[in-house]
Amino acid sequence: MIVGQGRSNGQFTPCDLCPLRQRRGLRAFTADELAFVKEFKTDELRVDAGASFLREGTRSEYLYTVLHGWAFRYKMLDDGRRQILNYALPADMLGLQGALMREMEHSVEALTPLTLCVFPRAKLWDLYSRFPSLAFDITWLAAREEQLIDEHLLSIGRRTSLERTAFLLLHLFARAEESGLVKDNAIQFPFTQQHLADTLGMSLVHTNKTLKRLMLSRAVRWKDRVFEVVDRAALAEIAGEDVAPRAPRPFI
Amino acid sequence: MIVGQGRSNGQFTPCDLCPLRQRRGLRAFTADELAFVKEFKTDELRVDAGASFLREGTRSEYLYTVLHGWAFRYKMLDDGRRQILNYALPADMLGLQGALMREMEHSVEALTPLTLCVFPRAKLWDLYSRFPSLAFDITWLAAREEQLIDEHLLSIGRRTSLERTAFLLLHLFARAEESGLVKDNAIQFPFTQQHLADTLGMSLVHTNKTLKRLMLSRAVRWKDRVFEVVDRAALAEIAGEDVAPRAPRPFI
DNA sequence: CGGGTTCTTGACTAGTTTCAAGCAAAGTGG
DNA sequence: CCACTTTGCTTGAAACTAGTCAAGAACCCG
Repeated sequence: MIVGQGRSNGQFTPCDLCPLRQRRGLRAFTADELAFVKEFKTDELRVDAGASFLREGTRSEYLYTVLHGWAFRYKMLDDGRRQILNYALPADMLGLQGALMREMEHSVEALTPLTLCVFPRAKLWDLYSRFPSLAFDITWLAAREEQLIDEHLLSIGRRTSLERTAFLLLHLFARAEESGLVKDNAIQFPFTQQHLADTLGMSLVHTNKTLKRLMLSRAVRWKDRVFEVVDRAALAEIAGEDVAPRAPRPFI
Repeated sequence: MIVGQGRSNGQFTPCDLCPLRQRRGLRAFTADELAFVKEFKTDELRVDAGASFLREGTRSEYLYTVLHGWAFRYKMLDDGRRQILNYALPADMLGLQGALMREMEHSVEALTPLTLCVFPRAKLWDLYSRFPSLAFDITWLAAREEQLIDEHLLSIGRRTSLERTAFLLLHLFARAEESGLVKDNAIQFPFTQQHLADTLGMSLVHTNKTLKRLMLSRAVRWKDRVFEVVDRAALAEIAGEDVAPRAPRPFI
């Protein structure tokens, strides 16, 4: 099966051996739920970094859960201006909007090589009628996505460029931490400064200068794609607030 | 029953006589669904303009649907900077996040005198297990809310102040139109310029000047609280794109 | 070892906020 | 019924923030 720019994975990770299940902070499935999800997942997809596998204006036949890698949701204006809306990490769901509404109103691009679990939208109704608990989880995930964008909107609308930059880095770091990607307060960051600029709603040059200013504070280091939080309290101070740890979350 | 700053309504509109049901563009209920929703709605609430009936940091025991009036969702920073996230009109649902997650991460304020249908979160599980179709609708509403914020984020992050202002006015006008509040391309607009500024992520002064510039184009008029779209094509031209008409939507 | 992408920097320009002040309309209370 | 207060709107000037342009350095990949 070929979907978008991705290709079906040689491997297929069975849901009962799902590596994400090991993670703390994820709600456990009952045996029935697990059996259903195993059948709900019809494929596994690999997408190259840089490829958009969901596109604004199209309707997707599939829902995805990130199994491995980073992706980002974005929208573009006609003249090429791009706004990155949010990032997706392992256990995050993508494409729900496209499954529910007429068509996608944003696109999604792989930031790193991506592995996705593929669920056909045709079976979504089955899920809702047979597993209200899973339906609840999906709604939960949609509500959480909304929360993240709300926070982002507050940042872009009302925080200064320095606060905003500090907050974004802290936010991304905290989410990476949840995903177990952080070791010794450091992490391999897949972003270019252009990604950050398009997320922060600032120009590339100004992002670069703001980042430099932030580095001067010695709260963080970012060199050669490795990002390190040296002094989290100081970073939170600059951002204006820390990112609260999250309660356990569902995933499908 | 007293909730927040509101008070229980003397009247209680029964769901089978719901005035919103008359509106085109809303999905019809089956008899079973209607019977359930009638029982799901336990109260009707009136809130004064200016009162926040849902607050960041609290957990709400209720879900609401707007029956009459305007409200807005917002977040604030410690020092008082405010970002308005989105507006709610009749048939929009509020408080879902608070019902699903630990606590609200935004507040909601009545922009005009508001009438709300009140649903206890305790019965939400009932809805999910007995009426998958309604569960689906709730997820749909959550996904649509996300879409609106995505668009808003694109605006604030990447549109110029003039485009952004034009787009917001067009967006609000289009939604008011869907709600049947527009007559002769004109409508009673409940916003102050401060509301618009806090929505657009701009200062009050700059909002005022941008608005003035927009009026100069003669595409819109806004005087004494009455907003009128004189030349929609011209307004859409300034905004960069028109707001597409929406497909029929569910509501509860 | 090229050639492309990403990062960095300075100089200049445009956009936005802040400050300050005045005005108009609406609401309040003696 | 009329001062008086409050709220919202408007405007100009000055200060600051952010964007654009341009060019060179650093890095990465085949």
